[in-house]
Amino acid sequence: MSQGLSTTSYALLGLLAFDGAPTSLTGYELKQRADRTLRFYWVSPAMSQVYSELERLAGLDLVTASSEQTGRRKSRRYQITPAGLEELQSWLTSSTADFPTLKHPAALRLLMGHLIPPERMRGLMQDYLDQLTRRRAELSEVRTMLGDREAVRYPAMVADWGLGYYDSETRIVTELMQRLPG
Amino acid sequence: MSQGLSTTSYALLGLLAFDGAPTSLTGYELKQRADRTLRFYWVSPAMSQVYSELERLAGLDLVTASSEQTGRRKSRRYQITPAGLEELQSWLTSSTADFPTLKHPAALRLLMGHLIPPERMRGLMQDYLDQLTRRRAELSEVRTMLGDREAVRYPAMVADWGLGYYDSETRIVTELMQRLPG
DNA sequence: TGTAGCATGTAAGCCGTTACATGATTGA
DNA sequence: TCAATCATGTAACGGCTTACATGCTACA
Repeated sequence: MSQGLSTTSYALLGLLAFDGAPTSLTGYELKQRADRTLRFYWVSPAMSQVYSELERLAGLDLVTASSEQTGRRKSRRYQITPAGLEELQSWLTSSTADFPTLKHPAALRLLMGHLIPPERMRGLMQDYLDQLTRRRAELSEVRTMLGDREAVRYPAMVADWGLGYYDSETRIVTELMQRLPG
Repeated sequence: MSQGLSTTSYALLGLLAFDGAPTSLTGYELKQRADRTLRFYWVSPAMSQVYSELERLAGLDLVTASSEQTGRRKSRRYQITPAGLEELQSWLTSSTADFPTLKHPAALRLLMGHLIPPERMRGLMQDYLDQLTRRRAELSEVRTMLGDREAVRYPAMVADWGLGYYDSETRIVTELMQRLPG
């Protein structure tokens, strides 16, 4: 029922709800999971934010926190609660999803193309193509790890979405480069 | 030289540098211009942010502000300075563009597809397709306004980029929907 | 006469980042 | 023994949004 959660909170909650049998994760592990999934479609929250979000969720009883002491080292593990799962499901079904927000520095620069020499603009676009190649390789690795297991059907679909997006960007930018003057 | 500008500051500065002969715009007009261009690739800053950014830029002498008094009504017009143009150009050429940031609520929901019934998930994807259609129509209108005038060659390229992106999203999501169970 | 749009701001607050601080464990 | 990685936080701050306040102008 708690309305005041940010989308990133729900995203982290979702990562905790990933495994069939509820697993408990440390903030550190959760961050790693975010870097393999969320990063491509949402954000990669800073470690500090992961910890503070987890504590907030714990305060709302959407996750339980258990302090462990392995040897002399303390660590906290978090696990989604039934209430947390319910909250997450009701968010998924009740709320309407906003249109995606895109912050595209390369497109922004192209918009101001008239201010710099065309060769320079071509260089910027080439940089973006290179970045795309690297990103695609990273995501492709994730996709390979997922395979075609039924359990990760949805993550695999989202990964394919991302790969399709990167391919489309590559195609579009390549075409645009041919329209640059000079 | 001033390093401390945000990308949004540069974006607004860029909008002020759009016309061949430096025009002066009010905050209100600048916001409208942003809604026709920046919105699709960067952000649509809130009015309050537009005003505060403009004042900051004025403080750095990157724009000049002139107060006008039409009748009993005061309004401020802003114009880019030579220093502002130089700063903008040096940002364009010297800085490396970050990889785009995508916040994609629909993809985030698909990631957690296993938590809700497939019909519900299909509904969410259909909602996104509808949003895409509307957005595409908006951008298409902008693109039509631009035509093929040499003066707006770059904005036209960016608009085509956006249209290509929306088309690619539509294609990808349509295919993904067929992979949903049930 | 009243409502929609034009126009300009201030204040509060959230989200998220960077920088900083601290310490344990693993392995080269 | 030193560096990398694991692990957990706090503090400060920036960017951006929402809510609020104000008043004019055009027009139905």
